Amino acid sequence: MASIIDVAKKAGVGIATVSRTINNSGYVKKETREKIERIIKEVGYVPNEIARSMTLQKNNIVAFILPNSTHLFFGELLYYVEEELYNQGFKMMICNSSMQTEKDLSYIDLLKKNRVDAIILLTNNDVESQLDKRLPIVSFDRKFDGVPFVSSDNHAGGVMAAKHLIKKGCKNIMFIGDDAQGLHTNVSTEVSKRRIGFLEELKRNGIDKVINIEYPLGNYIYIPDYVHELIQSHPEVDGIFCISDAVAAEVILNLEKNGKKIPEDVKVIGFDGGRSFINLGKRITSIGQSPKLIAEAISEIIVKYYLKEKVENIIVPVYFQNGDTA
Amino acid sequence: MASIIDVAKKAGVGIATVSRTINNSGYVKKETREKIERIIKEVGYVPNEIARSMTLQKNNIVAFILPNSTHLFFGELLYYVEEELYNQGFKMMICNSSMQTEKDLSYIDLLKKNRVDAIILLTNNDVESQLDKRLPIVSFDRKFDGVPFVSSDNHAGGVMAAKHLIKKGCKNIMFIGDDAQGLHTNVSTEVSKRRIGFLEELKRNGIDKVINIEYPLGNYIYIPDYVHELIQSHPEVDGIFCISDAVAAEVILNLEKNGKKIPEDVKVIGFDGGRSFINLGKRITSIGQSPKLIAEAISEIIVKYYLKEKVENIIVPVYFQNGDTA
DNA sequence: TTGTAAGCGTTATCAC
DNA sequence: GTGATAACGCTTACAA
Repeated sequence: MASIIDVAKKAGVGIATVSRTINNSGYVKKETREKIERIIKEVGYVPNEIARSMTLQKNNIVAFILPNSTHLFFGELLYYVEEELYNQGFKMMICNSSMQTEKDLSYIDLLKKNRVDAIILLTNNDVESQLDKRLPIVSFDRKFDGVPFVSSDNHAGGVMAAKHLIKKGCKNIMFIGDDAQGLHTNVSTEVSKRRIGFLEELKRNGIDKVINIEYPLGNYIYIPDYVHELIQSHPEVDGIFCISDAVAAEVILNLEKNGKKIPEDVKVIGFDGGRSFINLGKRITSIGQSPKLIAEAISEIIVKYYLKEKVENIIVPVYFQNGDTA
Repeated sequence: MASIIDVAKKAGVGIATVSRTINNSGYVKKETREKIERIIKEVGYVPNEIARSMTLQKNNIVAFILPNSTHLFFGELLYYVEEELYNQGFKMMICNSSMQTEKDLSYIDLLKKNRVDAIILLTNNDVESQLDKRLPIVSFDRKFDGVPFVSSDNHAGGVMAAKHLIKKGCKNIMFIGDDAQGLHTNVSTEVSKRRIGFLEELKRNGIDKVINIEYPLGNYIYIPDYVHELIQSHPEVDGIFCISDAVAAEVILNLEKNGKKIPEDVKVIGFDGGRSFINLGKRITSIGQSPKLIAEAISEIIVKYYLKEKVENIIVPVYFQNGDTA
């Protein structure tokens, strides 16, 4: 493939002049420029970005480590982040960690070798101790010491959910979440603030007794059997806040199978919102996160890293999304 | 950041020896190796992959250009392709073209500059004329002259759908697809074979008159109003094959709104299959594509490119997925 | 076994 | 305005 040297030779100029022409930097006489541009077309020259990265010591690549692009919300997030970064002149590498700690770590290692300009980290694994804090990392929904993070306003979301259930007259309330990490790690994600905000708001309204079901994060989708049994053992419950729409969907199916009418008998609120277009049934009432706003926030931090400016955490607002289940 | 030279100096050896140690190539005396490895740890040296790409003229990056990772099937495909490529030692760059021809092209251009080792192209845009056929491209669900492609066995899928509707006793059959490209381009995707296989099998069974509704590809999700009207103007229809589950979902909602019972009055089959976990209603009966098999096929072609072996098209089998709508 | 040096394709600094 | 040339960090003949 033609290089800058070939172009220079053919045009009878030095490589520096060609470089200036390509990059629109420094002075180049008009005729020289035109000649060079003609030759570039002629030989089909395409600048080598790798060589450029080499000299400039940056490659304009950002990597996104996430558990699974199959998860609908993550897929959306991925889309918006890529779009935003593209507009800022970055390319994006995607790294599916499949929720395995070793894969998280081996990716971080790989990305170090590749000298990516920034890493977006979305993980529930216990990687804190092995994280090189000098790396330009931005974390989503998770706080690491010394690493800036972006997250939705989970606390406010929990409050919203509580307010809605109270307004609807619910008396026996339950929380269900798959963010308990106690079994094999001691990480605590920002996501747990959904529960905290929820419980606080209930308490403010005199509701102290809430049935709190938490279980360890699995694949983000399916609920372990014993949790289903726990739900059934509380027929008095008339309002449930679930930590995600995926969990809410499972819970609703369980309740309906056991003869409950949703939302008449039990109101159920989820978290995530947005659309899921292959949906023939009820729309889940939910606290919505905005993947677009989140993407903008992440991108903002990355640009600041790039410009060597000071970076700060960003909390993105959530919204109440009306549906058919509460 | 420490470079190979720093390590060499500190270890009192030449850089070639360090390089040999890192890459496990050539002879290095055991003690020398051990010393070098110690120093590497000491100074926190991480090989620079960019420099390596420079020398080796390959960077082990594969790019995936696709319309939208938000689309559930694409999100799944993305996941499996990434996983497969990771196992083969490749990193993956993701490029959302948002269905814009210019973005497709500007990405291809970008990837040329970045000297990626292969490009996976998933597009419905008319880019044929501007495609550099010397590039290592593998196309999904789309035939370009001189470019190897992977696709599901769409024709067999169409046949399966026809067989099922016939078995269920349908007499007045309709096809609905959003793959008509006539309006602004003249591309024809592999996807149109779903319709062809479907119609052929019906004809073999004496069913000649099929109501064929095709409309231009939009965002893969929503159906234009006039198509909804067309559907309503055929109340005699009792069996419908839709080109995707997304389309099927819209069609089913339309029919139910107009008082039809699914599947009692009308049987509806979609295409894509797999799971969509936030689904509280009926499961769509569908012809399933296997994102995992597709990913393996794509990866197989890429590895062949890499080894400079001859590449060939690969057709992946589909399967019938029972659901509640047919 | 090991070290020297060429080469990969750029950009940027300095003379001219 | 322009052209040598050093530098970026690595791999790999080739020599020793």
